[in-house]
Amino acid sequence: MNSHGSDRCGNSLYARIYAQVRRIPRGRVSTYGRIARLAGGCGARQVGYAMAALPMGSGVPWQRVINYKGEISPRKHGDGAGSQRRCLEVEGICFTPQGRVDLKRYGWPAY
DNA sequence: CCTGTGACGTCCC
DNA sequence: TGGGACGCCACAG
Repeated sequence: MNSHGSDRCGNSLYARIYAQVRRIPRGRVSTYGRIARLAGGCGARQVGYAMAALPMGSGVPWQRVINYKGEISPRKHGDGAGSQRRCLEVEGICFTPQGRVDLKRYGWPAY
């Protein structure tokens, strides 16, 4: 459709990533790579970049997206890792003493 | 137009 | 078993 190829399938890659993030049910978490794959196999970094570009109040549960280690990736600018962990705990997600989440238990989709 | 960077992931040692 | 290095794709300047 689009000769330019600026977007994939007519939708912005970001919109597709956000759509996948919205699909994450409350009390569950997903990884960047997982979302990237579901979004079309793009690089996991693009998911992180999309999250970074995600404006607050967008309605996207970005906090449910963590890295494959089950740990909240340290961001370059601004704080939020602490807030992110806090929000996940509010949703009913338990963190390990190491500050990690058990993807085997909270990972979505289920392994 | 080209370069740098980034909320990551996987391979190799 | 853990740590280090490379690769990935997209966006901004």
